[in-house]
Amino acid sequence: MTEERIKEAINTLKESGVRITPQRHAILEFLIVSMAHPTADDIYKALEGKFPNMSVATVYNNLRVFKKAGLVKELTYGDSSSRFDFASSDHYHVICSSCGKIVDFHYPGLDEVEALAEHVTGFSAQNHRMEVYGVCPDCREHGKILKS
Amino acid sequence: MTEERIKEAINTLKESGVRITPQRHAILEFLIVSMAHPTADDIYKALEGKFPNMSVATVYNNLRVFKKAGLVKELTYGDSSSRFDFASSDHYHVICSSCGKIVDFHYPGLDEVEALAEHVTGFSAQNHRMEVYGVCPDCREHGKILKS
DNA sequence: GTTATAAATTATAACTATTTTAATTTAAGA
DNA sequence: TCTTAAATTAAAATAGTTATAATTTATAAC
Repeated sequence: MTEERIKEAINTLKESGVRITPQRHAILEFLIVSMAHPTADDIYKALEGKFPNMSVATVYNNLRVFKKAGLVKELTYGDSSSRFDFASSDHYHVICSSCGKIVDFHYPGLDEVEALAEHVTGFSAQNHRMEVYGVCPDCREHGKILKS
Repeated sequence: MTEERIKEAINTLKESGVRITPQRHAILEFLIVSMAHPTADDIYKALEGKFPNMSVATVYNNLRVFKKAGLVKELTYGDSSSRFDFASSDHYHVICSSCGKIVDFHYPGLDEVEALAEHVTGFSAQNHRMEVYGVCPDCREHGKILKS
């Protein structure tokens, strides 16, 4: 399954004239298998073993290329760093306000919100984002103090 | 109406032991009357006339104080700068992906999303955010090229 | 009105995340 | 194998935000 996703993603890149370098392949694979929505620095550090000379600029450059190709979504949730998510399917996120963990959350699309937004504001709606904040079971269990 | 809001906000601040300086008052007033969801730099520049010696650090410090007091919400939408919104009532935002304009959008709360998120993920939901992206009437009219 | 004092402001240095740059390497087409 | 434009690399630069030390000031107390 992972292999198929990588192949599809690589085809998408090739079709838009992007070369497939080992670094590019490794970053993409990391994002596909990752459930943790990593930051650029997470990715950079995770690949240090396999690519000791990889530059953090390479990571950022590739994330921008993947984002532009529609393969990856950048999550900007007020953390100090952006996080990145392989765009496998439409879903939302649930974020723990204590430990920061992010989990995927499939919910029937809120398309009617876009429709009403168009009606009320005169905008042509294209897409929306939504995320739920709360406390994960682990943090609740360990009685961790909320950030806020 | 604006005067009342300022008074209420100032009372909130006084109750939490925060002093009311002219700078603090001016930043608060700017946010209450602003419909534009300004950045810290927008605020800093807008008040340059009245407060030529105001420091950008003062703006940031005060925004943090207002945020902590619950008077202001920080909008982190992937722009390179945070934007700030006086938290007058619960609402969502519609953002133009061409020119960046943000408008308020009142929609019945999506509380059932939080309920389902709790059910599906085991989190204790606290709150959520949602924003709709699209093209504003002005940009549609002038045929502006989309950012993406 | 004066005094005391801790909060706030100020100017600027520092920090962090991300982007840019110039030199070098390399993917992939011919 | 050769060519060349894309990509990587290392490090500088940028922009947004925070921290710092010196100074100012809001406000409580008198």
